[in-house]
Amino acid sequence: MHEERTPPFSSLTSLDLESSLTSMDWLPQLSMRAAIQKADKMVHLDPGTTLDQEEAALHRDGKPPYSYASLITFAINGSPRKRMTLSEIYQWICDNFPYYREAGSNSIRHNLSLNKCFLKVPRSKDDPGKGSYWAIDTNPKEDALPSRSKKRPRSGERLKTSLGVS
DNA sequence: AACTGTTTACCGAGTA
DNA sequence: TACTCGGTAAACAGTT
Repeated sequence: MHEERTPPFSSLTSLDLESSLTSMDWLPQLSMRAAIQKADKMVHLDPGTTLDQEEAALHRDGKPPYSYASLITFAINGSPRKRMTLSEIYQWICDNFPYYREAGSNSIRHNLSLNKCFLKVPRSKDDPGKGSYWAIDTNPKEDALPSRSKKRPRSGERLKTSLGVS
């Protein structure tokens, strides 16, 4: 059971923002926002990055400017235990970015297993259910090269099969 | 059977 | 222009 449907935004960034809104302290927040937007360009996204409501609201409709890796990171970091199942992640993304409702969880699954920065955390026996938890790798290995270092050579295998050549 | 996880393949946009 | 990167589809095996 999904006993703990985590609230979409348990991140404390907006609280921090409120309490530090004394003078021009909000300026760094803006650059932080820019940093988030640039996160996709970075080699690895800051593992502690969260998404705040304002930011999400800006992209409620239309395609958000985040990669799936960022979205997944936001979701996981927003959860109290810093881990989520696939379906929870998918749910979180759909809740916050309706754009992705149509997309299904295919790309999310793909990203989780492709991206080295996501760690699969097995369930304990007390906590049976479908799928493992996923967490952010806080200690990425240096030799964790991108799995797709080179373009694979093309081959017509799939075409053959889909054409049903006999 | 439905869901989850891994992998391969292909495409388009951006870039060196 | 070749390459990288993110996104998408799908085949397939394992799990519940």
